[in-house]
Amino acid sequence: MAHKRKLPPPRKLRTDAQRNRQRILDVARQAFTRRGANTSLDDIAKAAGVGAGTLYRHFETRDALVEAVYRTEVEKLAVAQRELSARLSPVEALRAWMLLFVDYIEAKHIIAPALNTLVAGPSKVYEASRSHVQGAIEALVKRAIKSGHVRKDLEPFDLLRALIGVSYVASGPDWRQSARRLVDILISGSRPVK
Amino acid sequence: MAHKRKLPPPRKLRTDAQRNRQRILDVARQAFTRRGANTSLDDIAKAAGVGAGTLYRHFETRDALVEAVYRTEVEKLAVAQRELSARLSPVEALRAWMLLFVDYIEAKHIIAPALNTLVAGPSKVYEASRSHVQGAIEALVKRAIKSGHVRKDLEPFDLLRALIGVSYVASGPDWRQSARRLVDILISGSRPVK
DNA sequence: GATAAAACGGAGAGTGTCTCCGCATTGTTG
DNA sequence: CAACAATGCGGAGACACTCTCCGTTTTATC
Repeated sequence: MAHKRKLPPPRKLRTDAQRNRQRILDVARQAFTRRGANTSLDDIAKAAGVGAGTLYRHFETRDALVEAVYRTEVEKLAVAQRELSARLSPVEALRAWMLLFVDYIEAKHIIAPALNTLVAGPSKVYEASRSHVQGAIEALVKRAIKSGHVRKDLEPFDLLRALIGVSYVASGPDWRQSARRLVDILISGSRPVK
Repeated sequence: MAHKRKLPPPRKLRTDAQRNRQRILDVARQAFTRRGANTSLDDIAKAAGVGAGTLYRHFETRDALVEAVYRTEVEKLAVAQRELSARLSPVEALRAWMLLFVDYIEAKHIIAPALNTLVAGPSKVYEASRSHVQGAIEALVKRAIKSGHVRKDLEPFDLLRALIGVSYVASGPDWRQSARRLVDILISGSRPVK
C-alpha cells in the first residue's frame, strides 16, 4: 500500500503510441501553417498515416491538438519575459515583450483563435498555456507599476486581451505595422495619468 | 433608349420573395442571438418555413446573411458619430463613440467575426457596412487631430482594428469592464506625445 | 385564364466530425 | 519463447452541415 497509486495515474505510453502521437503533431503543425486552422482532422490523420480514431484518442478536440502543437512556442514567450526583464527597463521590457507577441503571432496566425480560448475562462485544455502567458504579462506589468512609469490600476489581463484581440483581427497587408503602432499606443496610454 | 437601363438593374422582388426574405432575416436574428453565429443555415431556413434553396438564393453566403441582419445596427453607429460630433468635444466624441461601439458589440457578440471581415480587405459583401464604420471613425479621428488633442499620425484604422479585436476576444464575465478600460488606454495613448 | 417569368423547396451530393468495436501490437510473465 | 492481457490501432459508418440543381408552384401581366 505504498508508492504512488491513487489519483494521477500517468501511464507510460506504448512506444507505437508515442510514435503516432509525435507524427500527428508534426503533420498538424505543417498543415495548420500551410492550410489554416481548420484543416480537416481526418486529413491530418491520413497524412500522418494513422486512422481517425487514433488522432481523436490522442487529442480529444481540435483545440487540444492546436494547444499541443503550439505549447512549446507559448513557453518561449514565458522565457522571453524573464530574459527581457533582466535586460531592459520595466517599461521597455513590457513594450518589447508585446512586440514579440505580435511577431510571434504574425508567424503563426493560426493560433489566435486558440489564444482566444485562453482568456475565455477556465478551460482545462489551455490551462498550461494560459498560466505561461498570464504569468509573463503579470510579471511585466507588476514590475512596470512598481517602477512608477505605468499607472497603478493597469490590469495585466486588459493588455493581454488587447494583444490577443489585435492578433485575432484579420491580417491585411499592413497588419504587422498596425499592430506595432497599437502596441505603442497601448504603452503610451498605460503611463501614469499626468 | 432613355431612362435607366444599363448597369444597375434593381429588379423589384416579387411579393412572396420579399416576404420570405424578411422572414429569414427575422428568424436569423433570433437564431444568431440565441444560438450563436454558427447556427445551421438549414435550420434557419426550416424555422423560417422556407427551403434551403430559398435561403441561399437570397443570401449567397453565411456572411451575406449576417451582414444583412446587422446592417441597420451598423448604420446606427454612423448616425451616432454625427450626433456625438455635434455635441461633444473632439476627443470626448471619439471616446464616446468607442464606448458605444463596445456596448453595441456586447449586445450582439455574434457580429465580431463579421466585423472582422470588414477590415480584412476588399469584400463585396461588407462594402456597405465597411464604409459606414470606416467613415465614422475617420471623421472622428480627423476632427480630433485637427483640434490638436490627438497625435497627428494616429491611424483611424488602427483604432478600428483595436476595437474589433477587443470585441472579438472571448467575453468573460468582466469583458465589458475590460473593454471600457481599454478604450481609456487607447484614448490616453492617442494623445500627442509630450 | 393563359402565359412567361420569377421564385420555391427539398432531395441529394459533397465534405467534415467523431464514435465504435473487431483486430493488431506490445510488453510482461513464467 | 509462448501465451496472454492490456493497450492501442484504424476505418467504416452514423450524423451534421453546406450548397446545388431542377421539377413544380406562385405571381404578375395582358
